[in-house]
Amino acid sequence: MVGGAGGEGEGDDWEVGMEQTRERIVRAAAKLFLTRSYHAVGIADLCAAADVRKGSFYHFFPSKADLAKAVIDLHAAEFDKQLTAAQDEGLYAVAVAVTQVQGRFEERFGRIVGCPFGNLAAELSTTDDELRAHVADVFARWEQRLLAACRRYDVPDETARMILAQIQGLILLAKVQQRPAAEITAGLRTLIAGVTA
Amino acid sequence: MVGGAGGEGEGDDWEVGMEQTRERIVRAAAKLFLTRSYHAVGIADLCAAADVRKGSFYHFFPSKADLAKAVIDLHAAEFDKQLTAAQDEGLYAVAVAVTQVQGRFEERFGRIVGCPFGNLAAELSTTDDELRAHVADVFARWEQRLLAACRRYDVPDETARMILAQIQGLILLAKVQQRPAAEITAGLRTLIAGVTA
DNA sequence: CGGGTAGTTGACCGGTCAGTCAAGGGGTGG
DNA sequence: CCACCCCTTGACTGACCGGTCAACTACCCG
Repeated sequence: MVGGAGGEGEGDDWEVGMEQTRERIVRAAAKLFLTRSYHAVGIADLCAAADVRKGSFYHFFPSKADLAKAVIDLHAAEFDKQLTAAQDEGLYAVAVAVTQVQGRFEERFGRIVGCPFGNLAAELSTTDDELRAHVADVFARWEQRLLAACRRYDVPDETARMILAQIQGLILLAKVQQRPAAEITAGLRTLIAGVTA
Repeated sequence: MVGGAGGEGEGDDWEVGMEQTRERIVRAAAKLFLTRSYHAVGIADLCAAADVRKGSFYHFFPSKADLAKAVIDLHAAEFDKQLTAAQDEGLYAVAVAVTQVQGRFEERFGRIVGCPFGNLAAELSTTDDELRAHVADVFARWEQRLLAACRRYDVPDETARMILAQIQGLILLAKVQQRPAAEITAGLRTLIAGVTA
């Protein structure tokens, strides 16, 4: 078993520390993919940031694309946690979760760096079908949860997709136009309010 | 017929023909950036697709990034034309224009390839600030037109941004989940209908 | 103790990347 | 006729790309 069994108080700080190599790589990649982009980060950069040698990297990941999948899974797990934590906020739970995640990114990086899924989707879904499918899966599960919430609160099914699209669109606009995360929250709340009215 | 206006016989079919070299390069780039991505297309690919030698390319464009700007301008001009052509559709004009453009992409490429602006924005706005600003400008002008329409039809100002975000989000989702362009149209119309109700 | 295995290392690979350059063609104006 | 300039050409550069490999270490297990 890797890592000291039950020890390791799940590093909440999201910063590179003394964790196991594989995790250090994934976290460094998560950071670099966000602040730059998939293609703009080389394996060498990754290794330097994670303080790992190249051969070691390829011990854990058969390819750069597989690392991307691991990064997606990391973000998906984090987002899922946030969404569950905000469950009792009703339809606004998703707004709270997005605010939480994007707010933290803004704090860490000083600007909006985009949605971890949307970024990779936009850049890679035309060139790497496996990766595309992987992201599509995350979105599908996300939409499912939203759909369940819609039904619980007596809102049309199509609203789920509408909210998901709004989230992606707002984050993208905030990124390219360099707006604060608060604007994403506001815009999203406006939409949800309008739809539940 | 996309090309339309203009004195000289420009290739109406959006395919590479006998146009001037510079235009051939930009059109080839527009196509390749859409079907792959910015980083996934090399100058060599570009030149092959446009039947131009590398030295010639650098006669017209100081760098790859400058080519990207030209590509953005090409798409912006085309979209502007579509938007103007659909002016009398009221708030739905933007839905018509997006449908027109995305429908043509779907026809040409057999799938949703994303928004020309959104794609480049997502991939490059963290690494190339000039390019980021260029795309931001396109979005800003686009939002302005939407805002004017909102006021004309007595709809809250914030709706402009909401629609723009919805467009970007719907296109991104359609791309990653491989849905037909018709779904983008439908989703967009749903939002507009809800907002004008 | 001996052997297997998980992890690590740095040198190395061919290919591709964006970008450069000196040379030359071809039309136009003097 | 020549000179000028826009455009074209293809060979070239050095850096960097993702990925490979054989050798080595450290630790667990029998």
